[in-house]
Amino acid sequence: MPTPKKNRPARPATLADVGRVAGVSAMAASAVLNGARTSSRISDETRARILKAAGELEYRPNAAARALANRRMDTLGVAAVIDGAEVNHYFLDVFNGVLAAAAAHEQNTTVFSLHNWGDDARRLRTFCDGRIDGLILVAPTLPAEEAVLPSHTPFISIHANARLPGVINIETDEERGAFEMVKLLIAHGHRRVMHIAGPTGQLGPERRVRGYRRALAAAKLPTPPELVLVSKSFATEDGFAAMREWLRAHAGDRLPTAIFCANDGIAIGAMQALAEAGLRVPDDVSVAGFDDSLAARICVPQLTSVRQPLRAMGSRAVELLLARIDHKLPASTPSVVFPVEVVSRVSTRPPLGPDRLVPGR
Amino acid sequence: MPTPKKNRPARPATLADVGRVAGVSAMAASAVLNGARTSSRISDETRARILKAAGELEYRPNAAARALANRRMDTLGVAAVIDGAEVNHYFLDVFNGVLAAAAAHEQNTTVFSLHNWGDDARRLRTFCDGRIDGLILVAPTLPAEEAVLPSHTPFISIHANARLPGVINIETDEERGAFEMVKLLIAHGHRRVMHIAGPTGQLGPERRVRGYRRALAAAKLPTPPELVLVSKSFATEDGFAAMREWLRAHAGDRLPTAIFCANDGIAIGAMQALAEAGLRVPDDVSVAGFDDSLAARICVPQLTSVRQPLRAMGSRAVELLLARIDHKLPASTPSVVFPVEVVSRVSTRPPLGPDRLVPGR
DNA sequence: CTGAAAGCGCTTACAG
DNA sequence: CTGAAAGCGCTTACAG
Repeated sequence: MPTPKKNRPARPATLADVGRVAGVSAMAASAVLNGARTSSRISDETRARILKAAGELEYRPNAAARALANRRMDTLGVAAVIDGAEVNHYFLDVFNGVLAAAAAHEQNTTVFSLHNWGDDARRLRTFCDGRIDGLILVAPTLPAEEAVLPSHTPFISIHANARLPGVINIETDEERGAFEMVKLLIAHGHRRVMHIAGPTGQLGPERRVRGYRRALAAAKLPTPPELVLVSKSFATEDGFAAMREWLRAHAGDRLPTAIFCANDGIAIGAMQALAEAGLRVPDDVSVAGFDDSLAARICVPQLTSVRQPLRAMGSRAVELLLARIDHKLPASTPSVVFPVEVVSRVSTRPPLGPDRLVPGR
Repeated sequence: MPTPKKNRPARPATLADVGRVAGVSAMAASAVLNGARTSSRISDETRARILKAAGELEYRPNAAARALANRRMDTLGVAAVIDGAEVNHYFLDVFNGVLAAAAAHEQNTTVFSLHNWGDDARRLRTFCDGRIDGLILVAPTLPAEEAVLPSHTPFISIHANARLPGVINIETDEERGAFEMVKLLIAHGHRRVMHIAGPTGQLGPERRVRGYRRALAAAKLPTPPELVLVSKSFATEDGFAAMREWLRAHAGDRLPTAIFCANDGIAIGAMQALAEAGLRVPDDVSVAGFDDSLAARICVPQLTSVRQPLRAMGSRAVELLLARIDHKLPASTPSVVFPVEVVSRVSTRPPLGPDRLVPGR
């Protein structure tokens, strides 16, 4: 009796199976089905037989066996904090760039999610145990004693908050972004410009403060100390808290006419605190953010912000990491700096009339 | 001359290396270092020697070799559209749940990013080639002819937009969420409630419309056809476009007092269109969304929405997928339905005074 | 143009 | 309690 389906094995077909059905060796099947390079060695007739057999047997390469033989997982890791509210947009943009480039190079991407860099730095090491060929660190804030990373794994960082020895960092010209933003506000006619800075001790926030100060100095404007606040984190809640507290403490004082915030999250928090105090953006105060995250476009009013090419940075990280894995990169390759760009939206405008006062209670 | 560092090999240490240094077999080293189960067979003294040798040699298991021997990659795949603006928040919540559960089970998570389900369905199949043990489909909208998925890979779907044979679907009671939301608006005193529906032909949007209609019917309120709009997609732009067009077409007509939108993105778009027309939320119109995404909390005013336990759903997907991989799940396991919950914020309030009219030009 | 052999580094029975 | 052998499915020299 004919049993056409019966010879389909319970386990997935291997190259040996394909070879057997096609009447050739497993090696020939390998050349045709998996090895692009050597496949030219096989005659067209044989190749056709092999392809046919593979189709019938539903052959699929075994990724593990291939990885073992090639000493290469074809898998890149991405380590990031992705459960914090404010990192989300940032991460997704970067991640989309990583995924696109990884797919273009036929690499898998596996994600290692940290709760925070301080506590999870050690866990990170266990991730470098051979399941990935290299690792991209997204906005790492590694404690100094963990900065020396496992030498057997190639790393690339994006927006690292401290230097990591031997790791190429992909960053942006944040100081310039802040400078251009504040310069624009000044060009609009603003003279009292507040800055709500990000958490202290990190490279990014510090660069943004520097750009802010430099722009004021360039316009020969003073920087009153009471106009520089610090938010505890990049989260909306903390921006809200910083702004609200300042408004309480300065009831009756002159309001700034513009507020430049260290990121969009803080800016949105500040807008919420201003709304609570009965102040309107941009009529009473202009507000600007940084990152041009999705949040900047969905908040009402839409937020003027500083765009960073996050997606392109994610893709570049993949390119550099692959080059490093293949030892095509000199050990001392310098950092890569991407440009930034001010994006104007409705949350900023030239000041209206005379300076306003902070509403009292 | 003493050369303590010299015997460190260029290639990573293997179990055989560890065994050699410790004076035992590779198998004993395997039992101690990798196999939790069988490790009890080794004496404490030997175990200590092996551990010491592994430390000195910086032994790390080779993931590929282990996967090959175990016939198991210990890797789960996640397939989703993640470059569309509006899926981002939704995806990240689900993904965080997936990552947490995967980490708890010591599984890696690799992401397969689709541009859209229609075009990439075939590419999806190549992803099921042995590099993953199973795949989670996030909000799939597979064309009917692709609904039959490769039989060698176990699947779980979340919020599937059409039935997939043999795939357990994790979903929420969307109809009830819509019903409860509209019921709440009615309880606030709203009588003219608009609905901006999501894209047609998908399960989710249809369920939300049904809940809306059922709530109106339950309150014996009519559903004027002109109060049900359809947004082309879940994106903010399309919500904006739908609302704006309606406002233009209905200048001078009575405004609804509340608008229930099929998701937060559409709701935010609607709020932007209302703002453009000089209408204020919630004083002139209440607006409610669905999903309770991060966007709902960062938009101004913060959005009343329907929360779905996305994170928990992501975790559950991992649990079910692992059970299916281990053949611990009967083939005909039914869908899993999670509850939803209305979250009230400032974008909704009881109507103020008499009905307003749509501003003319 | 094609094949037989060895090896990637691990684990799982099977012996002792 | 411990070890020698075989095998997971692929690829890479090396022969013919």
